Amino acid sequence: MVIDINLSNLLPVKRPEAPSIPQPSLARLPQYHHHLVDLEAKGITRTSCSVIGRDLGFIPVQVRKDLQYTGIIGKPKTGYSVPELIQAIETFLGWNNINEAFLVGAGNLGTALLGHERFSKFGLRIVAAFDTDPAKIGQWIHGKAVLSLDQLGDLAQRMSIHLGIITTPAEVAQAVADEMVKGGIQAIWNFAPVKLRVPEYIIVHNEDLYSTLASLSWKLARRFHVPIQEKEAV
Amino acid sequence: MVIDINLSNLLPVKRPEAPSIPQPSLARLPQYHHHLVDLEAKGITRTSCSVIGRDLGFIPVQVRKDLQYTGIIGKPKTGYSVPELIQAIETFLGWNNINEAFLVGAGNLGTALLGHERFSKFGLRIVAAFDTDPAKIGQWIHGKAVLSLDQLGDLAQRMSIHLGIITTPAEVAQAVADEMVKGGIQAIWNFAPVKLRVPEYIIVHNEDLYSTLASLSWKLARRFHVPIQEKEAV
DNA sequence: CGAGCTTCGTGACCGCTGTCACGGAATTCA
DNA sequence: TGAATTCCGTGACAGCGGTCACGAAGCTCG
Repeated sequence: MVIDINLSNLLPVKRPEAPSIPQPSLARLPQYHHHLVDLEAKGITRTSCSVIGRDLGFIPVQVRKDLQYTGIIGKPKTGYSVPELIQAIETFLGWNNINEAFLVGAGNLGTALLGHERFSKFGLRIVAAFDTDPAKIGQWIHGKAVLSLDQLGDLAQRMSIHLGIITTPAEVAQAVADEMVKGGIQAIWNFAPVKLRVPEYIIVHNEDLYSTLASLSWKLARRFHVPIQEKEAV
Repeated sequence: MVIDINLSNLLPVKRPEAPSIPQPSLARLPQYHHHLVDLEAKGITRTSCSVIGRDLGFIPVQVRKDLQYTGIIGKPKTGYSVPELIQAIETFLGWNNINEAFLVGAGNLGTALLGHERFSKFGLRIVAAFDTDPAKIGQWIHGKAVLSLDQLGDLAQRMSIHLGIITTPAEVAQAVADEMVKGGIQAIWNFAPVKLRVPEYIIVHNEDLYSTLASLSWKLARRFHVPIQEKEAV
């Protein structure tokens, strides 16, 4: 997965909310969370950074530093309380407050996301889908109505929706983003392979499958087709 | 249970194939590619790093350094030839060689990926899907047969499939990965939110939606709910 | 034909993230 | 009760990717 480019690097100005946690740490927290939930389901009530690290493939110090951002404090020798840790991560990530979202682009990927019940555990509820295809408008997908894109701005305002998910083809993604901004949406989860131009205050995260694919195919090509000189020069 | 930590992170030893290109650069190449294809469709034959950077939100030097990894050389003042650049990126990423892949987990996400025709432009062809659900086995999804998971190892070997895609629930992802390794698959594109334990020579890329989601919800929470004490040690 | 501007190419710095190393606290066991 | 062990917490270092700055090359226009 690829997180989008953080514009804060380009702008020397400090933003109102300086990210007080490194992006990579933020990305690891859900992994810890998932693992901890598994542990809790097994009846384990305490764990330590060493154990977590061993199970997930990190070194203990890294786990410890990541967890410290959530504000939890562990006890030496015994480690952390699993339920408290889960709670701390959820609170820290804002998973206790439900974020309601609109999804635009009821294609294959959009349908998949609409049907992903697990999102509800992570504070995300997709309340409606939008599309421009008349054949899709009016349908119900996984219990969510597909509405006309025209209605997005108005509905977003009236329902105070703050999160928008874009699963459209690249060509229309920018137009959809503009519409979302007009509707007062604050954050955009973008699955289209384009760089969106939005006002600076809008939070944008790109989920670019092609980036990962590029990485994979590059490595596979190197492995099978051309070993390349790369003699490793020991 | 015997745990076998992935030592590659812990050991400073260089791995057999040292990535000669930074991961972030690799992730940006598809973006350039996509943009360049758009340009070509418009009949534009030459472009420069400055223009690309302006359109995609990067600074020119970064674009230049990224493109240099593909081996292309530009001409001062005129920039690069668009078709040559496209070709260079495709060759570099191995998109000219088709990678055939097996997909396991014919759920919502798996179905979405099976129906994503655009992958073929990036050298990826999903040739079959696998599942354990008897109701799904034997079906056809977007023109691809859904087979029983039991057949995966054997078929992968006989068809020389090198790439596996995991879109199963987290609980079974590890078992699927084991099966893939047994079948001789070399690279795994993992959409399940777990850390897979595989032999060191296997290439694994995780597409963790929850990481992105965590980032988003954290930022939204900071924006709307609690500015947080943050006073902390002032 | 030459001056100026644009763009490529590259070496050097800088900030950030991951790792190492050391100190302190709590539990256990003799 | 005290010593040993294990784990948390934190300051310091290092490697890497991103940015800056400078030099070279080629087009354009007077």
